[in-house]
Amino acid sequence: MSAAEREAQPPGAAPPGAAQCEAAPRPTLRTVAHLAGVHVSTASRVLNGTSDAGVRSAGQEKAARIRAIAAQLGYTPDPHGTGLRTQRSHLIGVLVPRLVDIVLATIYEGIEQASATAGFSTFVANTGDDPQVQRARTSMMLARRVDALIFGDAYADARFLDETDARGVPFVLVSRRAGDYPSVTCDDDLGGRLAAQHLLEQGHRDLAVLAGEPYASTGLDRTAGFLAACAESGVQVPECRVVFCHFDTAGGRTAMQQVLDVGAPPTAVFAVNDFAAIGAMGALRDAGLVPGRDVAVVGYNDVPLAAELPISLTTVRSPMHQMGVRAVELLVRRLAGEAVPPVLLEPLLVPRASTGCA
Amino acid sequence: MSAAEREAQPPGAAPPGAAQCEAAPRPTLRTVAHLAGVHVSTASRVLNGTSDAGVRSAGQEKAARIRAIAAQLGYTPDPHGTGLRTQRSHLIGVLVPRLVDIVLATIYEGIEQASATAGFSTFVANTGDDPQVQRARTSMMLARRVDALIFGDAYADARFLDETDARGVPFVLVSRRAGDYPSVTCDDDLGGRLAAQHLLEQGHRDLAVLAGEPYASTGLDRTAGFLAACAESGVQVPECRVVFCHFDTAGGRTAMQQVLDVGAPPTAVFAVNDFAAIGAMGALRDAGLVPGRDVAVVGYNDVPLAAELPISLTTVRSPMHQMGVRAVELLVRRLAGEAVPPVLLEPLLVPRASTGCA
DNA sequence: CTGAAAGCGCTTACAG
DNA sequence: CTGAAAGCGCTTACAG
Repeated sequence: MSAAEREAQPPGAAPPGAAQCEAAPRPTLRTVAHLAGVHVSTASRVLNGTSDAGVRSAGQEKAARIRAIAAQLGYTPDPHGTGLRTQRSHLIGVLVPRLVDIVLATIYEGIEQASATAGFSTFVANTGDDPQVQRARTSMMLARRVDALIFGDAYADARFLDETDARGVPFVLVSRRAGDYPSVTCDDDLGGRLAAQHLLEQGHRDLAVLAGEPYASTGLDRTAGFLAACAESGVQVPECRVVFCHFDTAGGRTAMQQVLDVGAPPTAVFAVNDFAAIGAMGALRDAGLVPGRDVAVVGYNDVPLAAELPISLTTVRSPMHQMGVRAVELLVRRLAGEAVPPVLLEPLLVPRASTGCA
Repeated sequence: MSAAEREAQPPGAAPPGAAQCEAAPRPTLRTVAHLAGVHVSTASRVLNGTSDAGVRSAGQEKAARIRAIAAQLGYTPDPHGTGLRTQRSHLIGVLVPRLVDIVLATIYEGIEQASATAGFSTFVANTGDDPQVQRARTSMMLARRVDALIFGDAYADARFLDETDARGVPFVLVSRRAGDYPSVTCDDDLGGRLAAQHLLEQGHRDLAVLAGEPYASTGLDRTAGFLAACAESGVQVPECRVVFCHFDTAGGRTAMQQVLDVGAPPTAVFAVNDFAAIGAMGALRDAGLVPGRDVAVVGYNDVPLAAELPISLTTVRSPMHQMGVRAVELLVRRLAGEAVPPVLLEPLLVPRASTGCA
């Protein structure tokens, strides 16, 4: 640094990289009250009161002064203080199988957005569908004193939910349903039926299902709807052609491989998840079969890239973002003491090249 | 319900659906101390003291009794109380462009895991790379009294980071670098070079780059590395063949379309992001071009589905999960007052069918 | 080693 | 409408 440059440096400037100046301590309510010349309790009432006219919590000008000072100082109430006093955290815990699953990530975006609107912050944790981790993360959330939970990773067997309910923790389910607990899901049975109808209409009789995880209502319901629609049309799907799989590309690949291993390939496959469908396409490709020409493939969810694949994917669209939004709505009502009904959202079949509808 | 069934119902049982019994109030430190027959401060010292032998904070048996009772009651300290007293929340705020981007979701998994190990919980928020939202979410995090922040959405122009730094908020960057702030990134310049070398080795001279967002160091560095390696081999990429794009399939599709619109198609395309590469493949497909045969395509990151696409995608693998883990390590050291160096992790080229390496 | 006290920041009956 | 006080659950000097 030259002498001239040093000259230019304001005296007392911190070395580069260090915080510029000792950051001013965050203002507290006491600071605001003091500056406004009122008691801290008055400041609290003003700042918390509805700014609607209605009942005023302080004199006009006094209230205005308090609000102005708070705004100018950038005062935000310390949630530790508030939480300690009110025993509420305005925190919602969200458990999902995996956020790397774009389906859950999209649902979570809906949750995040709706929560912010409702005045809540959200905590999210991946559980990998592992019951041990589900327990551990739930305990962690509770230790953080969340006001409520949203489970995106419910097991169809609702044992853990029963326990959690018994502990008096309010929660709702999203994406998957279980027991009689409040939930927001896609009408997966219907979705499965739509997939079946589409394939049946195209003359397919030789079908396979990549059914997803045996503990997830999504996969179970989609598979059940699919098989029911087939049966109603007099088409039987052999048991060895209905195989459980993980909800990702690797899972779909393995399951498809398994189907191909047991005999002649089916003419059509329904994968209960888009990524499993993509994995299935990979397995078909490796077996020398062209998806959409040799074997029709239907996925589920209509994730954004489904339309962009080299062979675009026919799939059943589910309102992922909306599910998240509605789940928060449901939770807010439940927290208000309301009894809430399960919500079922509508699926929509989107035909594309993988079933010959280029 | 029959009379017999009603009989079977234990008296005072709650109606089904309601919480089974008034949940016992959470035990506090006072409860534990009372039950152990010690003062609350003693209980605090025992429960917080390192369980290592070293310095004992209480008599052997007394300490054991306190711990036993705490465990039996399932006592967990109320973070509001602790936070109020210690002025630390053990909370880390994480800002990402979008969690639906599997790259960021994977990085976040690393962050979540490493944070838990380090005794922190994490708060994530999507900012959509919108400066307004970045500000708002950062303020929200600070209002929640996070101890520190991790930015996964840094702008190369570090203005907002400068402001945040000036406020004395500790943070590190992940995925993208900016200014001289501590960061954990992939060596993106090198990654771009690897992509170029691969294409050049295959004899390609007619190249295009889908360069990502102009404000993200990832896209900028990958593009710079790619172009530098080309120039060193005497290959010039015309300006109209280097086009910015969003980091998703739609972005890649649009950008590819733009390249195709200006003249004869290039023989090879480097997309700085796998999803953009997939979108590019969609655009090529629609233009009657077969990726990997007519036009080589290279992506970046090696997301799991890259290998499973009907035409598997050649791509530069980046250590996404590891980036998250290392970012937390860096942050912890920074919180301990250490001066931390930027971390650069190694990329790896993975050749596949989209560049004719089936 | 242990207890008693103070206080972190906030809200909410309780008086006036 | 406003102030004074109590207390949410915790940790940490301070004595002893």
